[in-house]
Amino acid sequence: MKVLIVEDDPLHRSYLHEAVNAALPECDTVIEAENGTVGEKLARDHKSAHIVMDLQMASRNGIEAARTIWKERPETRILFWSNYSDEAYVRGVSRIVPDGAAYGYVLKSASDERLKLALRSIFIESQCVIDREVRGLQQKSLGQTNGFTDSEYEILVDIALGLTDRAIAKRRGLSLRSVQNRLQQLYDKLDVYQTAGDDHEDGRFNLRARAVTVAFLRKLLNYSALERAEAELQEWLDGK
Amino acid sequence: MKVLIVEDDPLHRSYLHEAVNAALPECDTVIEAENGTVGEKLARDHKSAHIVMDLQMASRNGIEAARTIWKERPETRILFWSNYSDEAYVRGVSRIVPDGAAYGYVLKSASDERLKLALRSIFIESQCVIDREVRGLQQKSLGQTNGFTDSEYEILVDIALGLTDRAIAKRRGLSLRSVQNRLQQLYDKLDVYQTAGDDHEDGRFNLRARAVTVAFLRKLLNYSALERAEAELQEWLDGK
DNA sequence: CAACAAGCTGCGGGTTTACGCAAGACGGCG
DNA sequence: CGCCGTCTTGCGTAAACCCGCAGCTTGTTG
Repeated sequence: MKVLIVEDDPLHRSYLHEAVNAALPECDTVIEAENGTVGEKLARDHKSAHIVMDLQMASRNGIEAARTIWKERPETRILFWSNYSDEAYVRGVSRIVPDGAAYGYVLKSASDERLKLALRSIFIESQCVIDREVRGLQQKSLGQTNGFTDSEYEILVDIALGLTDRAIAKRRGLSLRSVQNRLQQLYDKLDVYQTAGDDHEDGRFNLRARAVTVAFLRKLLNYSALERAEAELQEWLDGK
Repeated sequence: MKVLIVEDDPLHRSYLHEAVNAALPECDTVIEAENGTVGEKLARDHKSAHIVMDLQMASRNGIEAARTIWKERPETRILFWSNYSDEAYVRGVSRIVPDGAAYGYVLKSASDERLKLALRSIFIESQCVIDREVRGLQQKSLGQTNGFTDSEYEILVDIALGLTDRAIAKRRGLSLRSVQNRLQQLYDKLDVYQTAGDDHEDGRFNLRARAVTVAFLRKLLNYSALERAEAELQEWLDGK
């Protein structure tokens, strides 16, 4: 059995290496990659079926890498090991995991025990292991209660990218008015409004910009999500 | 000699601990804090004059902590040890360092040697040590060439927060038109424009939102900067 | 099948933005 | 002092945005 580790930070990498050795005596080879690009390549070359992957990496982040890896070999088992449980990451991951694939999401703050357990569960037992904290987000986001639907999230990303209503309409195949409707829903859910309640104009917000900021502060968006969205946008722009 | 380490990640923390021991034999006590809040407290209690500090921490980030520490004891020597060299961090740090204080900024990707050297230079020789990569940013940002002036940066933050032109005018004591002027400067420098060059409307951007995104992608802004700005805004709003 | 909720769309109008034009205000310099 | 560049401000306009009102198309349910 071989395990591939994809992780930026040398300290974390060697920690993972040890953890894998300790948790999986049946593992005879451990390979290391220090960023997503190398990770993809090694996964391909070695046909790795067991991967531990960091999410936040400089060169090519974990979500991107995982997507292409899963595209080529959907039965690959991947354990995401991340510092954060931003909703943006969670959403990003659950959008790319293939049906029935075994995967895991464990926070770096988890104990050694927890990590080892997750390693065994996923790689040996083919079970999904999702950190409790992450799980909470996932359900809130999928169950519509208080969560954001895909269309709401989509339009959030679009205004975050700085598109006009018209451009969004064209991109998503909607009318102008529909775009604005969705925006309204979004503002509503994010609880942004003009603060115009007072007698004279006071601390007014530009709803569009404010929505993006609030989403950021709530970790609904983060750098990595923006980066991906921007790449998709460019792709779309090129394809006219 | 005492050294205080303020760092989120247990692995990095113990690595730092060792590095300090190795680099500074004259150091007899090493104290550790796992977030900014605790860091501030320990700095106060121990009157620490030598601190190594991570920037990105969950509870209270390094910049906030450093600011209050320096406010109470400006001669404190602080070495910032960070994963990133985002312009937002660099700008944030250089805005709070007191005149003539010895401080340092070293990236986590630097070699052991470099880190040890920086520790000695700052704590023993009272010299500033700024990572070359960071240095580059700093100069570009302070020297006006291609960099952003304070007023440009300020208005960038304001629209990122989602304020309207009017609100910005009030907050900064300017006329509406002046705010819009500065916005124009900003758009210019960020190189955002309507893409209206074509015959019919195509990939139009909402300049205001686009500017924020571009700034994010260029690391001119990041989560921590937003968080701080938001806190300041709330403060201002409360003070009417 | 009728009834209903949810989403799409057009119309219309009040606000906010983006930005050209031009008239002061201020500081440095020969 | 007079010239000049930078910054501020007002006026005015076209476009974009926010959003209420109302007619339509759907999928769902009793």
